[in-house]
Amino acid sequence: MQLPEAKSKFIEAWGKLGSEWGINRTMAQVHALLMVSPEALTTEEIMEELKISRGNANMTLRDLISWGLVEKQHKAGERKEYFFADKDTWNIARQVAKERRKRELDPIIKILDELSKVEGDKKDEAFKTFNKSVNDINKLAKNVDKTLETMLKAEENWFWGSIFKMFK
Amino acid sequence: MQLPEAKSKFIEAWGKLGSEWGINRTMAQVHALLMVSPEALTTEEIMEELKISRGNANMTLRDLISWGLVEKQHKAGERKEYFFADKDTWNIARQVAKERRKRELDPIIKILDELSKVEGDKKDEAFKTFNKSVNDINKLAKNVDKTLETMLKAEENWFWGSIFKMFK
DNA sequence: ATAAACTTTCAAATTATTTTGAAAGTTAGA
DNA sequence: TCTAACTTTCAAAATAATTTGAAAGTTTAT
Repeated sequence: MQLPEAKSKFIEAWGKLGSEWGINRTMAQVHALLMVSPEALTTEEIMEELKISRGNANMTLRDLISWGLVEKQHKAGERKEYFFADKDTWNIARQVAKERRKRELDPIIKILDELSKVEGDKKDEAFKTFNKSVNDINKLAKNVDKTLETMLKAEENWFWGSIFKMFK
Repeated sequence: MQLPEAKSKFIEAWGKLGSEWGINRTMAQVHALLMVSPEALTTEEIMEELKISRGNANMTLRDLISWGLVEKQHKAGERKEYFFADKDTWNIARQVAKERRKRELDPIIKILDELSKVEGDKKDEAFKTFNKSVNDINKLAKNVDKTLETMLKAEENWFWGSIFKMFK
Protein backbone atom coordinates (compact mmCIF):
# COMPACT_ATOMS: atom_id res chain seq x y z
CA MET A 1 0.00 0.00 0.00
CA GLN A 2 1.25 3.44 -0.88
CA LEU A 3 0.95 6.63 1.13
CA PRO A 4 -1.95 8.22 -0.74
CA GLU A 5 -4.06 5.09 -0.41
CA ALA A 6 -3.10 4.65 3.23
CA LYS A 7 -3.99 8.26 3.85
CA SER A 8 -7.47 7.91 2.44
CA LYS A 9 -8.01 4.69 4.35
CA PHE A 10 -7.04 6.47 7.52
CA ILE A 11 -9.32 9.40 6.80
CA GLU A 12 -12.19 7.06 6.00
CA ALA A 13 -11.66 4.96 9.14
CA TRP A 14 -11.39 7.99 11.39
CA GLY A 15 -14.55 9.42 9.86
CA LYS A 16 -16.42 6.19 10.45
CA LEU A 17 -15.24 5.92 14.04
CA GLY A 18 -16.24 9.51 14.67
CA SER A 19 -19.73 9.00 13.29
CA GLU A 20 -20.19 5.91 15.46
CA TRP A 21 -19.41 8.08 18.46
CA GLY A 22 -21.66 10.98 17.62
CA ILE A 23 -19.06 13.13 15.92
CA ASN A 24 -19.85 14.45 12.47
CA ARG A 25 -18.14 12.31 9.86
CA THR A 26 -16.70 15.26 7.96
CA MET A 27 -15.35 16.82 11.13
CA ALA A 28 -13.51 13.62 11.95
CA GLN A 29 -12.20 13.40 8.40
CA VAL A 30 -10.87 16.93 8.37
CA HIS A 31 -9.24 16.21 11.69
CA ALA A 32 -7.69 13.03 10.30
CA LEU A 33 -6.37 14.89 7.27
CA LEU A 34 -4.77 17.56 9.42
CA MET A 35 -3.30 14.94 11.73
CA VAL A 36 -1.33 13.35 8.93
CA SER A 37 -0.31 16.67 7.37
CA PRO A 38 3.10 17.95 8.45
CA GLU A 39 2.18 21.44 7.30
CA ALA A 40 -0.80 23.58 8.11
CA LEU A 41 -3.36 23.52 5.28
CA THR A 42 -5.61 26.16 3.76
CA THR A 43 -9.36 25.86 3.42
CA GLU A 44 -8.82 25.45 -0.34
CA GLU A 45 -6.52 22.48 0.14
CA ILE A 46 -8.91 20.79 2.54
CA MET A 47 -11.87 21.34 0.20
CA GLU A 48 -9.84 19.91 -2.64
CA GLU A 49 -8.52 16.87 -0.81
CA LEU A 50 -11.81 15.83 0.77
CA LYS A 51 -14.08 17.09 -2.01
CA ILE A 52 -16.22 19.16 0.27
CA SER A 53 -17.76 22.58 -0.21
CA ARG A 54 -16.36 25.81 1.09
CA GLY A 55 -19.21 26.26 3.54
CA ASN A 56 -18.79 22.81 4.94
CA ALA A 57 -15.04 23.21 5.28
CA ASN A 58 -15.44 26.51 7.03
CA MET A 59 -18.02 25.29 9.53
CA THR A 60 -16.15 22.09 10.23
CA LEU A 61 -12.91 23.94 10.88
CA ARG A 62 -14.66 26.30 13.24
CA ASP A 63 -16.05 23.31 15.11
CA LEU A 64 -12.66 21.68 15.34
CA ILE A 65 -11.25 24.90 16.70
CA SER A 66 -14.03 25.11 19.30
CA TRP A 67 -13.17 21.54 20.30
CA GLY A 68 -9.60 22.68 20.81
CA LEU A 69 -8.26 20.19 18.29
CA VAL A 70 -7.16 22.56 15.54
CA GLU A 71 -5.69 26.02 15.45
CA LYS A 72 -5.43 28.79 12.92
CA GLN A 73 -2.04 29.84 11.71
CA HIS A 74 -0.99 32.84 9.70
CA LYS A 75 1.97 32.98 7.40
CA ALA A 76 3.94 36.20 7.07
CA GLY A 77 2.84 38.27 4.11
CA GLU A 78 -0.17 36.07 3.36
CA ARG A 79 -3.83 36.83 3.73
CA LYS A 80 -4.90 33.19 3.77
CA GLU A 81 -5.55 31.31 6.98
CA TYR A 82 -3.83 28.03 7.58
CA PHE A 83 -5.10 25.24 9.82
CA PHE A 84 -2.98 22.99 11.91
CA ALA A 85 -3.81 20.05 14.20
CA ASP A 86 -2.11 19.10 17.41
CA LYS A 87 -0.71 15.63 16.80
CA ASP A 88 -0.14 14.53 20.38
CA THR A 89 -2.67 11.73 20.86
CA TRP A 90 -2.76 12.21 24.57
CA ASN A 91 -3.65 15.87 24.17
CA ILE A 92 -6.33 14.92 21.68
CA ALA A 93 -7.85 12.38 24.05
CA ARG A 94 -7.77 14.86 26.92
CA GLN A 95 -9.32 17.56 24.80
CA VAL A 96 -12.14 15.34 23.59
CA ALA A 97 -12.79 14.08 27.13
CA LYS A 98 -12.86 17.64 28.39
CA GLU A 99 -15.32 18.85 25.79
CA ARG A 100 -17.66 15.91 26.01
CA ARG A 101 -17.68 16.18 29.76
CA LYS A 102 -18.69 19.80 29.53
CA ARG A 103 -21.18 19.34 26.71
CA GLU A 104 -22.83 16.06 27.70
CA LEU A 105 -21.88 14.68 31.08
CA ASP A 106 -22.40 17.86 33.08
CA PRO A 107 -25.91 18.50 31.68
CA ILE A 108 -27.09 14.97 32.39
CA ILE A 109 -25.76 15.12 35.93
CA LYS A 110 -27.78 18.26 36.44
CA ILE A 111 -30.93 16.45 35.32
CA LEU A 112 -30.16 13.36 37.40
CA ASP A 113 -29.67 15.53 40.46
CA GLU A 114 -33.14 16.97 39.95
CA LEU A 115 -34.68 13.58 39.36
CA SER A 116 -32.99 12.24 42.50
CA LYS A 117 -35.02 14.67 44.53
CA VAL A 118 -38.43 13.45 43.35
CA GLU A 119 -40.50 12.37 46.33
CA GLY A 120 -43.00 9.55 46.35
CA ASP A 121 -44.67 6.65 48.07
CA LYS A 122 -41.95 4.46 49.51
CA LYS A 123 -44.24 1.42 49.27
CA ASP A 124 -44.75 1.88 45.53
CA GLU A 125 -42.59 -0.49 43.49
CA ALA A 126 -42.65 1.85 40.50
CA PHE A 127 -41.31 4.66 42.64
CA LYS A 128 -38.74 2.47 44.35
CA THR A 129 -37.35 1.20 41.05
CA PHE A 130 -37.28 4.66 39.52
CA ASN A 131 -35.49 6.00 42.53
CA LYS A 132 -32.93 3.29 42.71
CA SER A 133 -32.08 3.40 39.00
CA VAL A 134 -31.81 7.18 38.89
CA ASN A 135 -29.68 7.29 42.02
CA ASP A 136 -27.38 4.54 40.85
CA ILE A 137 -26.85 6.15 37.47
CA ASN A 138 -26.29 9.46 39.18
CA LYS A 139 -23.61 7.93 41.37
CA LEU A 140 -21.89 6.34 38.41
CA ALA A 141 -22.05 9.57 36.43
CA LYS A 142 -20.58 11.53 39.32
CA ASN A 143 -17.77 9.04 39.65
CA VAL A 144 -16.99 9.26 35.97
CA ASP A 145 -17.11 13.03 36.29
CA LYS A 146 -14.70 13.04 39.20
CA THR A 147 -12.37 10.63 37.46
CA LEU A 148 -12.32 12.81 34.35
CA GLU A 149 -11.65 15.89 36.38
CA THR A 150 -8.69 14.18 37.97
CA MET A 151 -7.51 12.97 34.57
CA LEU A 152 -7.71 16.41 33.11
CA LYS A 153 -5.36 17.79 35.69
CA ALA A 154 -3.10 14.79 35.41
CA GLU A 155 0.09 16.81 35.22
CA GLU A 156 -0.50 18.18 38.66
CA ASN A 157 -1.12 14.77 40.12
CA TRP A 158 1.47 12.15 40.83
CA PHE A 159 -0.90 9.22 40.88
CA TRP A 160 -2.64 9.67 37.56
CA GLY A 161 0.51 11.17 36.14
CA SER A 162 2.21 7.86 36.61
CA ILE A 163 -0.76 5.90 35.28
CA PHE A 164 -0.72 8.04 32.16
CA LYS A 165 2.90 7.35 31.51
CA MET A 166 1.82 3.79 30.95
CA PHE A 167 -0.39 4.99 28.11
CA LYS A 168 2.06 7.25 26.35
CA MET B 1 -42.39 16.92 40.36
CA GLN B 2 -44.43 13.73 40.30
CA LEU B 3 -43.33 10.28 39.21
CA PRO B 4 -44.91 10.26 35.73
CA GLU B 5 -43.27 13.56 34.83
CA ALA B 6 -39.95 12.50 36.31
CA LYS B 7 -40.16 9.28 34.38
CA SER B 8 -40.60 11.01 31.05
CA LYS B 9 -37.82 13.44 31.84
CA PHE B 10 -35.56 10.53 32.55
CA ILE B 11 -36.54 8.76 29.35
CA GLU B 12 -36.01 11.93 27.36
CA ALA B 13 -32.62 12.65 28.92
CA TRP B 14 -31.41 9.10 28.45
CA GLY B 15 -32.52 9.20 24.83
CA LYS B 16 -30.69 12.43 24.22
CA LEU B 17 -27.51 11.17 25.85
CA GLY B 18 -27.68 8.01 23.80
CA SER B 19 -28.07 9.88 20.53
CA GLU B 20 -25.10 12.07 21.37
CA TRP B 21 -23.04 8.93 21.75
CA GLY B 22 -24.14 7.21 18.58
CA ILE B 23 -26.88 5.09 20.12
CA ASN B 24 -30.30 5.24 18.52
CA ARG B 25 -32.55 7.55 20.51
CA THR B 26 -35.44 5.13 20.64
CA MET B 27 -33.21 2.31 21.78
CA ALA B 28 -31.95 4.42 24.65
CA GLN B 29 -35.51 5.42 25.52
CA VAL B 30 -36.80 1.87 25.58
CA HIS B 31 -33.84 0.99 27.76
CA ALA B 32 -34.62 3.88 30.09
CA LEU B 33 -38.25 2.83 30.34
CA LEU B 34 -37.32 -0.72 31.22
CA MET B 35 -34.76 0.48 33.74
CA VAL B 36 -37.38 2.28 35.77
CA SER B 37 -39.97 -0.48 35.46
CA PRO B 38 -40.06 -2.93 38.33
CA GLU B 39 -41.88 -5.45 36.16
CA ALA B 40 -41.06 -6.82 32.76
CA LEU B 41 -43.13 -5.12 30.03
CA THR B 42 -44.78 -6.38 26.87
CA THR B 43 -44.19 -4.95 23.41
CA GLU B 44 -47.71 -3.50 23.60
CA GLU B 45 -46.96 -1.63 26.80
CA ILE B 46 -43.71 -0.23 25.42
CA MET B 47 -45.41 0.88 22.19
CA GLU B 48 -48.12 2.53 24.22
CA GLU B 49 -45.87 4.30 26.70
CA LEU B 50 -43.38 5.64 24.14
CA LYS B 51 -45.85 6.06 21.28
CA ILE B 52 -43.82 4.02 18.85
CA SER B 53 -44.87 1.53 16.21
CA ARG B 54 -44.84 -2.21 16.60
CA GLY B 55 -42.05 -2.62 14.07
CA ASN B 56 -39.88 -0.08 15.79
CA ALA B 57 -40.49 -1.60 19.21
CA ASN B 58 -39.68 -5.05 17.94
CA MET B 59 -36.42 -4.06 16.24
CA THR B 60 -35.31 -1.93 19.15
CA LEU B 61 -35.93 -4.70 21.64
CA ARG B 62 -33.98 -7.12 19.51
CA ASP B 63 -31.09 -4.66 19.44
CA LEU B 64 -31.18 -4.21 23.18
CA ILE B 65 -31.09 -7.96 23.62
CA SER B 66 -28.10 -8.22 21.28
CA TRP B 67 -26.39 -5.56 23.38
CA GLY B 68 -27.01 -7.75 26.42
CA LEU B 69 -28.99 -5.05 28.18
CA VAL B 70 -32.43 -6.57 28.07
CA GLU B 71 -33.79 -10.07 28.27
CA LYS B 72 -36.98 -11.81 27.30
CA GLN B 73 -39.13 -13.30 29.98
CA HIS B 74 -42.08 -15.63 29.74
CA LYS B 75 -44.91 -15.82 32.18
CA ALA B 76 -46.52 -19.15 32.90
CA GLY B 77 -49.62 -19.77 30.82
CA GLU B 78 -49.05 -16.70 28.63
CA ARG B 79 -48.13 -16.49 24.98
CA LYS B 80 -46.85 -12.94 25.22
CA GLU B 81 -43.18 -12.11 25.61
CA TYR B 82 -42.11 -9.81 28.39
CA PHE B 83 -38.96 -7.68 28.39
CA PHE B 84 -36.86 -6.93 31.40
CA ALA B 85 -33.74 -4.80 31.87
CA ASP B 86 -30.84 -5.47 34.19
CA LYS B 87 -30.76 -2.53 36.56
CA ASP B 88 -27.24 -2.85 37.92
CA THR B 89 -25.46 0.22 36.53
CA TRP B 90 -22.10 -1.42 36.77
CA ASN B 91 -23.27 -4.34 34.65
CA ILE B 92 -24.76 -1.92 32.16
CA ALA B 93 -21.51 0.01 31.86
CA ARG B 94 -19.53 -3.20 31.49
CA GLN B 95 -21.90 -4.50 28.88
CA VAL B 96 -21.81 -1.32 26.82
CA ALA B 97 -18.02 -1.16 27.06
CA LYS B 98 -17.80 -4.77 25.99
CA GLU B 99 -20.03 -4.34 22.96
CA ARG B 100 -18.51 -1.11 21.75
CA ARG B 101 -15.07 -2.59 22.11
CA LYS B 102 -16.06 -5.51 19.95
CA ARG B 103 -18.02 -3.48 17.42
CA GLU B 104 -15.85 -0.40 17.05
CA LEU B 105 -12.52 -0.52 18.82
CA ASP B 106 -11.39 -3.91 17.53
CA PRO B 107 -12.13 -3.09 13.87
CA ILE B 108 -10.24 0.20 14.00
CA ILE B 109 -7.26 -1.47 15.63
CA LYS B 110 -7.20 -3.92 12.77
CA ILE B 111 -7.07 -1.05 10.27
CA LEU B 112 -4.45 0.84 12.25
CA ASP B 113 -2.28 -2.27 12.37
CA GLU B 114 -2.40 -2.46 8.59
CA LEU B 115 -1.68 1.22 8.18
CA SER B 116 1.24 0.95 10.58
CA LYS B 117 2.91 -1.36 8.13
CA VAL B 118 2.89 1.05 5.19
CA GLU B 119 6.44 1.61 3.98
CA GLY B 120 7.74 4.85 2.57
CA ASP B 121 10.53 7.33 2.15
CA LYS B 122 11.89 8.08 5.60
CA LYS B 123 13.02 11.53 4.44
CA ASP B 124 9.51 12.49 3.34
CA GLU B 125 7.78 14.72 5.88
CA ALA B 126 4.36 13.62 4.69
CA PHE B 127 5.30 10.00 5.29
CA LYS B 128 6.92 10.70 8.63
CA THR B 129 3.91 12.56 9.93
CA PHE B 130 1.50 9.94 8.67
CA ASN B 131 3.53 7.25 10.28
CA LYS B 132 3.89 8.94 13.60
CA SER B 133 0.22 9.83 13.91
CA VAL B 134 -0.98 6.39 12.92
CA ASN B 135 1.44 4.68 15.26
CA ASP B 136 0.61 6.92 18.16
CA ILE B 137 -3.11 6.44 17.71
CA ASN B 138 -2.56 2.73 17.37
CA LYS B 139 -0.67 2.64 20.65
CA LEU B 140 -3.38 4.61 22.42
CA ALA B 141 -6.09 2.38 20.96
CA LYS B 142 -4.25 -0.74 22.05
CA ASN B 143 -3.85 0.64 25.54
CA VAL B 144 -7.52 1.46 25.75
CA ASP B 145 -8.25 -2.03 24.46
CA LYS B 146 -6.03 -3.65 27.08
CA THR B 147 -7.50 -1.50 29.83
CA LEU B 148 -11.01 -2.47 28.80
CA GLU B 149 -10.09 -6.10 28.71
CA THR B 150 -8.73 -5.84 32.22
CA MET B 151 -11.80 -3.91 33.33
CA LEU B 152 -14.09 -6.52 31.90
CA LYS B 153 -12.53 -9.19 34.00
CA ALA B 154 -12.22 -6.89 36.97
CA GLU B 155 -13.50 -9.42 39.43
CA GLU B 156 -10.44 -11.58 38.93
CA ASN B 157 -7.99 -8.75 39.44
CA TRP B 158 -6.98 -7.29 42.77
CA PHE B 159 -5.84 -3.93 41.43
CA TRP B 160 -8.79 -3.01 39.25
CA GLY B 161 -11.07 -4.90 41.58
CA SER B 162 -10.25 -2.47 44.32
CA ILE B 163 -10.47 0.52 41.98
CA PHE B 164 -13.92 -0.61 40.92
CA LYS B 165 -15.18 -0.88 44.44
CA MET B 166 -14.78 2.88 44.58
CA PHE B 167 -17.30 3.16 41.76
CA LYS B 168 -19.92 0.81 43.08
C1' DA C 1 -55.56 -29.03 10.10
C1' DT C 2 -57.14 -24.61 11.47
C1' DA C 3 -57.47 -20.44 13.82
C1' DA C 4 -56.14 -17.14 17.01
C1' DA C 5 -52.36 -14.93 19.24
C1' DC C 6 -48.42 -13.20 18.77
C1' DT C 7 -43.77 -11.78 16.34
C1' DT C 8 -41.00 -10.40 12.48
C1' DT C 9 -40.01 -8.22 8.16
C1' DC C 10 -39.09 -4.57 5.03
C1' DA C 11 -40.43 -1.15 1.32
C1' DA C 12 -42.05 3.21 1.62
C1' DA C 13 -42.74 7.44 4.29
C1' DT C 14 -41.07 10.44 7.53
C1' DT C 15 -37.79 12.95 10.05
C1' DA C 16 -33.16 14.47 11.15
C1' DT C 17 -28.69 15.65 9.79
C1' DT C 18 -25.42 17.20 6.74
C1' DT C 19 -23.88 19.65 2.74
C1' DT C 20 -23.98 22.98 -0.79
C1' DG C 21 -23.10 27.33 -2.99
C1' DA C 22 -24.04 31.83 -3.90
C1' DA C 23 -24.53 36.09 -1.59
C1' DA C 24 -23.16 38.92 2.15
C1' DG C 25 -19.58 40.21 5.13
C1' DT C 26 -14.84 41.38 6.34
C1' DT C 27 -10.08 42.87 5.95
C1' DA C 28 -5.76 44.67 4.10
C1' DG C 29 -3.33 47.25 1.04
C1' DA C 30 -3.08 50.60 -2.83
C1' DT D 1 -11.90 55.31 -0.32
C1' DC D 2 -12.03 51.30 -3.31
C1' DT D 3 -11.20 46.79 -4.66
C1' DA D 4 -9.54 42.27 -4.56
C1' DA D 5 -8.74 38.49 -1.57
C1' DC D 6 -10.50 36.00 1.57
C1' DT D 7 -14.12 34.27 5.19
C1' DT D 8 -18.69 33.57 6.90
C1' DT D 9 -23.56 32.74 6.65
C1' DC D 10 -27.72 30.27 5.95
C1' DA D 11 -31.83 28.83 3.14
C1' DA D 12 -32.47 25.27 0.22
C1' DA D 13 -31.03 20.71 -1.51
C1' DA D 14 -29.17 16.38 -0.77
C1' DT D 15 -28.31 12.57 1.98
C1' DA D 16 -28.73 9.55 5.82
C1' DA D 17 -31.14 7.54 9.62
C1' DT D 18 -35.22 6.28 11.67
C1' DT D 19 -39.97 4.91 11.82
C1' DT D 20 -44.20 3.13 10.20
C1' DG D 21 -47.67 -0.30 9.31
C1' DA D 22 -49.56 -3.81 6.91
C1' DA D 23 -48.48 -8.27 5.23
C1' DA D 24 -46.05 -12.42 6.00
C1' DG D 25 -44.39 -15.56 9.24
C1' DT D 26 -44.54 -18.37 13.37
C1' DT D 27 -46.27 -20.81 17.30
C1' DT D 28 -49.61 -22.92 20.31
C1' DA D 29 -53.88 -24.97 21.53
C1' DT D 30 -57.84 -27.27 20.12
